[in-house]
Amino acid sequence: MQIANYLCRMLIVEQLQKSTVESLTALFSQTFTEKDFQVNQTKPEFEGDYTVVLFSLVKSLKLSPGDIGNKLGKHLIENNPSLFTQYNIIKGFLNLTVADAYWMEVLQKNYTDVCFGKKQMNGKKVMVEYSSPNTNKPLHLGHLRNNFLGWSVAEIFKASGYDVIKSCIVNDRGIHICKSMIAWQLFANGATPQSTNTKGDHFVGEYYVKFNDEYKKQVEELITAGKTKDEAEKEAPIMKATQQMLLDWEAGKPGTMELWQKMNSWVYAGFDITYKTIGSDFDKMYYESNTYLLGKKIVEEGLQKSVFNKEADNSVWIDLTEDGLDKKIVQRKDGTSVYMTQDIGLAQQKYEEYKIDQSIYVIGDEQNYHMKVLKLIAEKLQLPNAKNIYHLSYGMVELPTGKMKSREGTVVDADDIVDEMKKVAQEKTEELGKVKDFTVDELTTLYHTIGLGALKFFLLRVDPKKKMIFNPEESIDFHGFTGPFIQFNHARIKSILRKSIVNGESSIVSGELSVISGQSSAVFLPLEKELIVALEQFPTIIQQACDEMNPSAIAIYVYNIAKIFSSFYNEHSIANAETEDKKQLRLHLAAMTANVIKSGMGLLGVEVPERM
RNA sequence: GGACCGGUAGCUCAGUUGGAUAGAGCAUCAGCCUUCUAAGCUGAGGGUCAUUGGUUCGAAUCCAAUCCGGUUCACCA
Repeated sequence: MQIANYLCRMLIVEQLQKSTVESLTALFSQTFTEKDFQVNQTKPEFEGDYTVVLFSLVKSLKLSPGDIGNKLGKHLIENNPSLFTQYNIIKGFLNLTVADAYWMEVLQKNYTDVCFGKKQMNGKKVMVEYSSPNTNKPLHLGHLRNNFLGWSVAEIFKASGYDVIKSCIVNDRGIHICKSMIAWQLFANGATPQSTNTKGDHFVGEYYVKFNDEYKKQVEELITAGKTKDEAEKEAPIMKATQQMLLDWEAGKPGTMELWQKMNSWVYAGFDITYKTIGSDFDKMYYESNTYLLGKKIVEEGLQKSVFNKEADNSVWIDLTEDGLDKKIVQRKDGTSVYMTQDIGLAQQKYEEYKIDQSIYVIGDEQNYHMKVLKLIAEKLQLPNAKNIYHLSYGMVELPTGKMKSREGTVVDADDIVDEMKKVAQEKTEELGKVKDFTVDELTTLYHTIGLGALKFFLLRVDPKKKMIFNPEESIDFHGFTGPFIQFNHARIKSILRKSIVNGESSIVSGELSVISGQSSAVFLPLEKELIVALEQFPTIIQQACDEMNPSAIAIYVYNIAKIFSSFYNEHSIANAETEDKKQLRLHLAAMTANVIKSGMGLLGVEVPERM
C-alpha cells in the first residue's frame, strides 16, 4: 500500500504542541511536556485557527496569562514563520493563525489521496467478533446495529494499521434450535423454503414462533387442569419432546442430526442473502456445535491451579466474591461445560490460531456481567490473551413504543427494514426526478446505496455504548444529519468535478496550487478556511474512532464536513470563481472534500454515489 | 438488595476527556431556486445540563449524597 504523503509531515496540532514545548522551554528555562497545556481549535467567534490555553501555565511560571501569551506567541511566530503568521490573546487564550502555505500544502498533497488519514501497517493483529446469530430465527434490527458496528470497527482498525480478522460465532445448537426443529416435525408436513417460496431463515423462524404458540397453549391447558405454573412449564409435552431432542442431538442420533443439518442449511441460505445485502463479511466462522465441548482442558488446569474448586456433587465452580462478584459454575455435575467455559475455550482457540494482539467482542450490554467474568477468569487462569479481551458493549435498539418484543410482534425484521428503506429511497428519488436517464440496473443500485446508507448511518451515528431509539419515521427522513445528505453532497461535488473536465482532462491543474505571496492572510475566505481546517483533522478523527472503538466519531465528523461544504457551496461559486486561482483552490477543496467523504463513509460501510 | 450503565432544547442526539456566550438534526416560524444537483442554504424562537453540596482561576464534564430510568446477579446461551 502506498504511504500517505501527509506522513511526511506532522499534523498542525502536533506541530503546535511540539513548537509550544520548545518555545516554553527556551523562554522559561524549565522543562515542559505537551501535557502542561491544552491545544484546541479556535472558536469561530475569535480570530485564529488553533488556540493554546494558558491557564495551566500560570501557577508554575508565576506570570499573568497575558505575559505568557505575548512571549509565547511572539516566540512561536519568530521560530516557526512557515507555520504561524499571527496571534492574539483573549483572556487566557492564545489564538494562533496558521500560515496559508501550510493549508495549501495539505490540499496539494492529499486532495485525491485515497490513503489520506490512514496509517501504515503496524504489525499487530486484531480479531473482531460480531454478528453471532442464532440459527432459529432471522436477523432483526438489533443484529443490524451489531453487524454495522462490528464491520465498521474492523475497517477503522484496518485504517489504523492493524491486520484485522473478522470472525463470527454461530450459535447453531442448543434448546432454541430444537424448538424450531420440533415445531417443524409437528406442523410442517414436509414443507420447505422451496415449496413455500420463503427465505430460509424466515421459514425456520416461523416454526420457532409456532413452537412458542403451541407451548403456551399446552401450559395453559395444564394450568386449567390444576397444575401450578412451574409444573405446567416443565410438563408440557412439546417442551419434553424438545429436551429429548437436545439429548438426541448430543448423542448424535442420525435422524436428529439430519434434520438439524437440513434446517440449519435453510437458515444459512437465508443469512447469506441478508449478509450480502447489508455488506457483512467474515474471515473466520466458528460454530458452537464445534466449540461447545471446549473448556474441559481449561477446567482441569483451573483445578490444578486452584483457581476452580470441585463441589461434592462433582460440579466445578469459581469463587469471585473477593472481586465483588458471585460464585460462578464452570462445569456441570454431569461433566458438561457451560457457556462460560466454552467461551474461555474459544478465546484461547482464537489466540492459538491467530496469535492476536487484541480480541474484540461486539456483544450487547446485557452481557456486560458475563464478559466481565469471562475476562476475570481468563486473567486468573493466566491465559496469555486474557488482558487483550475487550468487550465492545453496545446498547439495545428500542422503538419509540419501548422494547422490541417478539411476542407482541414488534420486532423489526432486518430484511423488511432494508426493503422499506430502499422503497423510500426510490420514492424520494422519483419525486426529485434527477436521474431519469439511469438504466434499471443503475437505479436499483442507487436505491440500494441510498436506502441502506440511510439505515447504516442512522444506526452508527449514535455512541455504541448508549441504547438508542429507532424511530421509523425519523430514520426514513433523508434530510439533515443523515446518510443521504452526505451522499448528496458527494454527488454534488462529483457533478462539479465532471463539469470541470475539459477535453477529457480535469481542469484541476495537476501541478502546484498557486500561493498568492505577500498577502497570504487573504488567500482563504472564512468558509474555505473552515473546510480545510476540518479536512486536515481526518487522520486525528480516525485515530480517535479507533482508540474509542467508536464509529459515531467518524459519522459526526463526515456530517460536519458535508455541512461545511454545503454552506461553502451556497456562498461561493466554484466554476465561476472570482479568479482562476480561486477556482483552482475551490476545485481542490471540493475534490478533497469528496475524497474524505468517500473514505470516511467507507469506514462506516456506506457507499457514496456519483450521481443521485 | 448488590454490581454496572444512563438522565443535556418539545423529540433524537453531540459536547474535542476541566476551558471562551452549552451545539446539531427533526419539529415550529420567516426568507432564498433564470446561476456549479434545493435530499440544499440563511435567520428566529426554544436550556435550572435530573437535584443538592463539594473540589478551583474555571464544572454539563471530577468527587459525594439524593431522585428517576435501564441492564444484570441461572447446572439457559
